[in-house]
Amino acid sequence: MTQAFDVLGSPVRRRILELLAERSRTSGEIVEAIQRELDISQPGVSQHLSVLRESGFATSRAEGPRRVYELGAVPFGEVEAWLDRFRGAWGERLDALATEVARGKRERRLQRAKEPVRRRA
Amino acid sequence: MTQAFDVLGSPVRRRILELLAERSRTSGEIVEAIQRELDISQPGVSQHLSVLRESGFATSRAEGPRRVYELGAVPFGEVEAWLDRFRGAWGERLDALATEVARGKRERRLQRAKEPVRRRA
DNA sequence: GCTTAATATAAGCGATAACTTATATGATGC
DNA sequence: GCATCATATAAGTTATCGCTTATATTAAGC
Repeated sequence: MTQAFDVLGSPVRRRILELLAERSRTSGEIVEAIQRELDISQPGVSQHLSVLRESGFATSRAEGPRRVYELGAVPFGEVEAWLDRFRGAWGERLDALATEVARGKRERRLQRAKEPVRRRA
Repeated sequence: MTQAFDVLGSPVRRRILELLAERSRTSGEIVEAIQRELDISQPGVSQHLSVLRESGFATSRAEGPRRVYELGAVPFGEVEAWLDRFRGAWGERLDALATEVARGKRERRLQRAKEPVRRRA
């Protein structure tokens, strides 16, 4: 569990996860995007991918000479589990407006399902 | 938001947040606990508290000569919001067993309230 | 089997974060 | 106002992390 947050501590890795949340991608596609956005070399990106693989945030399979990456669920579950104790704490002693904002957004997203293009944050 | 994950990247800070999730504590109480568990000096702990304050994960008020710390909700909400996009991704392309474990646990906790002792996994 | 393409690993280096010790600040009690 | 307790800040050092360049690995196509 400790691991999971260490992995999410890097903005580059978070960005890669965002890309993978949209769809699976090859190493090359990820390298291209990260290089464009954050100007990091191919080996630099590859090292981050390695961290994501080893921590379970991403899995990879060979497809010809390329490697296709996709999201792994387990560590996200661990993060959720850790956050659980704070959800309790909010209810007890905070009005937790920020939480409700976040949860409201989640609920809403489930309800729409098909909407026009999503802008990046 | 980037900030929030940087803050959670430290195991010491995560431990402090766990302590604060149980109840509000004075700086001294936190120092004592962290010193015992992780062998870190008073200034070391104080610096972590400073990070938690500045990021909004904790707030502090003076109470006589001591400072009482308690949890702040906002950054947790930001973390939730970021995680939202991955909840969607799980539904789309993963069976997400780990997620369901985590969510199931949360739901179940709300429903039981009084049950025999639960064994740890 | 050699070349090329796609990706990963190795080695080294610089920045940053997380400690330490020493000291300042600020409230309390006499 | 001075001593004391509780906490924070300052300054300096070390370890870790995230990058870079260089090179190894693996698959495909000819």
